[in-house]
Amino acid sequence: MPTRLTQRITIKDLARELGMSVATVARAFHPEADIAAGTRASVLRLAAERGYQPDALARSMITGRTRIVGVVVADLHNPFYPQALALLSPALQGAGFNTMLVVAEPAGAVDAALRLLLSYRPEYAVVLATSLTTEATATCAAAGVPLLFVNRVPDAREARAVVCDNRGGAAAMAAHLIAGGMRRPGFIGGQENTSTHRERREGFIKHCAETGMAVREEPGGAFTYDAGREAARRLLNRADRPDALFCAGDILALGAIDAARCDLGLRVPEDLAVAGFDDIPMAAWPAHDLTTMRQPLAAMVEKTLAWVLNAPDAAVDAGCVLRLPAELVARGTTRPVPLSLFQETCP
Amino acid sequence: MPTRLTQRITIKDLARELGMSVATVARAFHPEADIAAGTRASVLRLAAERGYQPDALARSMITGRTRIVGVVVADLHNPFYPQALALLSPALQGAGFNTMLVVAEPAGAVDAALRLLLSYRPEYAVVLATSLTTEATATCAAAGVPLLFVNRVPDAREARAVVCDNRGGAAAMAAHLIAGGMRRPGFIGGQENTSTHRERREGFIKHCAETGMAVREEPGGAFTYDAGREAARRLLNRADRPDALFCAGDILALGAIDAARCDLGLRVPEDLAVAGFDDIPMAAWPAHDLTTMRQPLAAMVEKTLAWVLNAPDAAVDAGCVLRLPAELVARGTTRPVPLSLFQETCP
DNA sequence: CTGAAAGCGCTAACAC
DNA sequence: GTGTTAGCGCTTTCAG
Repeated sequence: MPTRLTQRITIKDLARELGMSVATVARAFHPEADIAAGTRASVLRLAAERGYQPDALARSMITGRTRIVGVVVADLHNPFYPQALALLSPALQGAGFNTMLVVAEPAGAVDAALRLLLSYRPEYAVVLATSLTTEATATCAAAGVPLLFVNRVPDAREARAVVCDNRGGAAAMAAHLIAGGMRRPGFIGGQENTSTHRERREGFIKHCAETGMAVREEPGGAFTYDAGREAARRLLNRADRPDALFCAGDILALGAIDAARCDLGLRVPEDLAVAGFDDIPMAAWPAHDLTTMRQPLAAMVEKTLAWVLNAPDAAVDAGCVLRLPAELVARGTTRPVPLSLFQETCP
Repeated sequence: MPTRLTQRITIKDLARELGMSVATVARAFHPEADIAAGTRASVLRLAAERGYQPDALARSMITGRTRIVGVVVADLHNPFYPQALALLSPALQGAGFNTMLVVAEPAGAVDAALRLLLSYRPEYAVVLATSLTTEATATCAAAGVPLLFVNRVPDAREARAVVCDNRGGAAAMAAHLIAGGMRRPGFIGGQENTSTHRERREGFIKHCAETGMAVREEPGGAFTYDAGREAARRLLNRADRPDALFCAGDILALGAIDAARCDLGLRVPEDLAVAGFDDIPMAAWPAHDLTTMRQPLAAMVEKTLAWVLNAPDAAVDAGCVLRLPAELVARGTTRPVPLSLFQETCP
């Protein structure tokens, strides 16, 4: 059995067989190169026949363009991220870029994995995650790899990000809940060192405060179903139980609903309204039918791709955070009108 | 602003600054190389200081080892796959391999994406999907890249695969449903050109037949929530409605349950028992509390990693399909005992 | 339009 | 132990 790379057919083989120079053969693979149509045709024909394809590694070494985009994703267990990846990766592929994936797990291994990734000289790095150590950010910077955060506002001033309007979205949700008769707002948080957590929390609390309502808070600590369920259990057992709950993410909200219904025997939305953020697919399933703020995922991916495609000098105008609006999706876990009217209308 | 790769610090820079040859500097990065401890130390110190890291591309060209594993995943919308990826990718990272991801979407672009991937000379390719065109398989073979299928039995004889015992699992589920009083079994299928669909279907139907029961079938056509829901709607509206339903995947089963409950007003499991396959996280949520066959995901990933780590000559003993047993997880959508007893026991 | 030559950053014999 | 010499497979001047 031959060793792996050695045995592949190379440009030299083609050149020898065709009686041409390697340079000529190489030109056949570059649409803009000066080469006779007939020459190109015969090269391509033989290449197809032999299954030859230029070696991306060798090419990258010279051109300096690897056509690799590093994608760092933190939490594939939160359905939001697979959904994002399912859009982003094909989009990159369509543009001729390969996705080199780093799953930020276990936490301690992220930096090693990132270094490994960077040794392949990705042209860009996309962090698809609510959090990432600032150390990792520095690692990319040191390697000279432009970095884009998606769904996260970085701490560092120089970084770029595509996010949705978390504060505005949370405020809109507060308004929606208030319109539905909310008197005692509750909030369940996610992982606390994340911009999504902070901004959604602030937006919600601020809007409630402006309406004269204090928010009962309960930390979830992570964006997981279990965290939401446990936090809700704690929060709903308090004496001053909220009558409406905003959760920092859908996955938390789904857990919270189940806590309310299954663990505490509450009715949703009659006894407790619940709202989330993201609009993951499960939110739309009738079992939960969760009211949520939809993240503009398609637009976010589009912007990310645009950044990759024409950002030869993105570093120049760095420090820009692009905010896209979120969209309220009112479903069955919140009351469109105050409870008194609601109970008459929807028995 | 400098162009990307050109400006990086290279081994030459270090050599010049240290007054050594490049060979010596290079040796410092190879633990097994003959080099004085002091020399190595000063090289590594300067490297750390300058942020130097050997270029993986250049290294790969010579060694023939790219340390890249190509991972092709078909359907990130089915939560089973993110779950698998969340285990596999960190495992590869831990072993010093990078994951190059191809999302098989849109279908027409898969082959181009795969070619792009192969041009980076991955040492191995893992197909994490129920289906992939045989053309893609051939493409890998032509490129001399060893291929492993996970959760799919390939058509080609030469290929290797790690799967779970779909037939046995489906049969076990049939037995479980029969023990719960099933008289009129129903089956909802997934994407039909997949081994998971075929094997689960066969295992179920065969076991039912052996007990003298014919199975009411309804094609889903895909492994999605909507497909399950729609297929269930069709199936449950038939005159001869099943009293128990086995679905080729959890994601189908969740849709089927919602069809039964929300669209047709049936009780699960009293009027209709439902079972799935995979044990995705949502299956355990109380809203559905789905009985299912758990895929041995951790073991499957472990086997995959083992294949990558010591398969220098995997091609030699190819054609091997490794089957791991699935585990029955009995939850609330099936009856542990016949309905008559069940209704007494669990009012 | 085509060929010759140089070299990307690194490793791998082989000398010393 | 360390330096020298060849390349890996390809692109890219620069001649012709």
